[in-house]
Amino acid sequence: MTKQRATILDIVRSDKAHHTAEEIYHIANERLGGISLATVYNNLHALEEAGLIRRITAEHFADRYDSSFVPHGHLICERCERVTDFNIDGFEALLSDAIGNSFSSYELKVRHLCTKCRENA
Amino acid sequence: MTKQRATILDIVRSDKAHHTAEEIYHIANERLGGISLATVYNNLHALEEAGLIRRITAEHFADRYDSSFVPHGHLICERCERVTDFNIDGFEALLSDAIGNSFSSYELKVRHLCTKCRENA
DNA sequence: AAAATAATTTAGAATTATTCTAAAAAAATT
DNA sequence: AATTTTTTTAGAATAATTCTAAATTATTTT
Repeated sequence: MTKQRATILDIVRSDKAHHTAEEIYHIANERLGGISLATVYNNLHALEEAGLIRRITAEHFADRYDSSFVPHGHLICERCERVTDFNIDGFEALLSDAIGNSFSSYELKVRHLCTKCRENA
Repeated sequence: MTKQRATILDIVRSDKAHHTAEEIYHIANERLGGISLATVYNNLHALEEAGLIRRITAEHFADRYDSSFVPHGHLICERCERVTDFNIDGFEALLSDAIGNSFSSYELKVRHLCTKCRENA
């Protein structure tokens, strides 16, 4: 675990904003006083492979990263693209009813207008 | 509505397999005896904008297209990447309970092993 | 702790998927 | 049928990501 890798993991862990690779690069670059973009990608992959972070992918939306493995959904603001986590009790039971127990994981994204954007609308 | 556009729409509509842009290009190319890849992208966008098709995006997965606007989830096979539709009764009610009624759309993808891949496992 | 081995980082080139450009062709309108 | 608008096309351009191979850093062995 190099300082680059530790920094990247920390950035993903410490921020609920779910950054893009590019944003993580900028933050890491500042914190470390220099890092290669390739290193950021390397480590995002390494950390993903190691099961320490997860990727968030959605339609027309740059991939972001999340460090929580507690099952949850993502709310995506249609205006500012801010991502927030949400809990959906009973979802897995519902899913089992629909397709049985043979699934291994799920991705759930919901589009909305976040509070900030609703106020400024 | 040109024959290129009609062909692309037909490919997306007539096939449950949810093709990628590249696959659609190959199929359209055969059917029409020549088409430009740029035209395929142009039309996938135009059709998406027009609300005639939807895009399916997931982690580590090339975008695919779907012509159904009946709300439903997508099952993605972890081995062969085959995509199948599924219904999940009561999901929207559950979602409303969790986050209220302010959402506009959702994407739901579930990873599993499809029947074929389970047999060949 | 020094030497040897393995893993990581880096800059920049390469790749992939997609978008842009500007001219040609086709379709729609007058 | 002529004019205007839209679409198609090939190829160039772009953006995001991955690859490469040398340099650096970390880890293991001695």
